[in-house]
Amino acid sequence: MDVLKQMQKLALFQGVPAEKLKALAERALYRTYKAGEMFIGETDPAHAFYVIITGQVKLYKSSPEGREQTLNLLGPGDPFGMCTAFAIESFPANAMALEESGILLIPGPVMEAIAMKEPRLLVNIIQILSDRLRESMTLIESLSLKEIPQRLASFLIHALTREGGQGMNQLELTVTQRELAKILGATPEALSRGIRKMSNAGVLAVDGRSIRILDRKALGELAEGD
Amino acid sequence: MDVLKQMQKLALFQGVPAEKLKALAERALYRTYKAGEMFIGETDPAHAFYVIITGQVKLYKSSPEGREQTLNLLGPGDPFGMCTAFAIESFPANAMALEESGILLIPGPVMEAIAMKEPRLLVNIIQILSDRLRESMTLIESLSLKEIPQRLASFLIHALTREGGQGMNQLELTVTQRELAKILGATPEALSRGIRKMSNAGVLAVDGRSIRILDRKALGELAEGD
DNA sequence: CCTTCCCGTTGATCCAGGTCAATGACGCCC
DNA sequence: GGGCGTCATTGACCTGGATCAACGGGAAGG
Repeated sequence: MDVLKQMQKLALFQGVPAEKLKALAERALYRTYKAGEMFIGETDPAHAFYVIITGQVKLYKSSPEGREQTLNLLGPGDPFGMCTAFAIESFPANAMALEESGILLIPGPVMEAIAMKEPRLLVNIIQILSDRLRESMTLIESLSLKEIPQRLASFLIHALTREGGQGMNQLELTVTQRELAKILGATPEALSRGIRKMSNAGVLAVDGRSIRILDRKALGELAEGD
Repeated sequence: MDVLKQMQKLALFQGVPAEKLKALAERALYRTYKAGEMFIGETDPAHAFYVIITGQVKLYKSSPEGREQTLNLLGPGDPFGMCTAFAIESFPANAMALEESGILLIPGPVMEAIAMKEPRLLVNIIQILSDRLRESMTLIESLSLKEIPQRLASFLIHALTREGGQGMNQLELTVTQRELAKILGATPEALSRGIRKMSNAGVLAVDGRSIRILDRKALGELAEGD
């Protein structure tokens, strides 16, 4: 496990000189988490910077009655815990590994000390935070202004464009439909019905985790909430 | 209107040497917007950094049917448009002045050039973004997991602690109930009914824009969603 | 091979809250 | 002072989706 090699590949560290990375790598800790394992509760201090190397992690909030809302689905290369490293005292959500995952832990103060001398790293962080903020706004919009089929449609559009550019019309989910429901802010039942409605309308066809888009235009119109 | 004086007071510019601020101030533009005036649509490029000097601004999303969700309510000293200055192409929301407002505009490239040489400014931005991200997460949690009275309760708790610390049990809204409804992700009717329910329960008393908390403990329990 | 989960699906029921419509109370401008 | 637009409120109604319960199927583990 060559930590340094891994770090060099990440968008987070693009443009950061190798010796700075080395300083970080020396003080970083690599750990693996089993599927279903939680790293941080909402109240833990957790002054560290986490970077996912392998696997999949979700950030989520849960209600006292046990309902859950996924805030973010993170994969290899995605960092989190930026907030706590620089600013906020306690982590604002829960984090759970969805599969066996390898995570790099960089102590907050270490990260901060090095970043202060390396503006490029700070800018990278700003870009990532901006992106997250934009995603959050999209989620808020979905939850507040869209119904479930529309949310699914815009989720799919995003996933498609992120994955395979334009021509793509096939998609393999990285999570179960249950988890997808939590991302969309719905129950599994409601999602299932939404899917059914859309496949009846000839927009898409779902088989387990694989989704085929049959009518991309209709999907786009749904996503815009028309 | 001494722009430089104003800038020195802002959290955004704390710790930034005066000569850098001066360089920014020289290339900044001060403009006023009338109540109800929109600055940026979701699709405009708007590569600028905005800082509110006076007045009140909301960031929001709207649906084709005309429903609106307020993402952020911003007041004097609050910056926005961070995303576009560094990262994202188009602004991810709409912005509208709720009252007559004076805004400082710093062109994106200017801001970027100076920030690159001034890590402290970058760190300030990171802190503000982290904070916004945390607020967004709270809003997502509210929309997805809480009902309206609970949302109102947690909004009030936040507002109270932000305003007057602990002892405070009186609160003057800066916006109409209509606008508050858009912040909470509800209709004015639903909010009105929520308020009524809570005042029947003896938790608070509302008169126009002024709210008096009668049972802080009950309010806290509501906010936690118990 | 049989059991045991968990996942997706479907049906029945219920309710929070959105929508529509009407009313009264202010504040504003002519 | 009298119209007028906006705001808050209330009632009646409707619906999206949550909840509860039941069932089939595939994967994992005995």
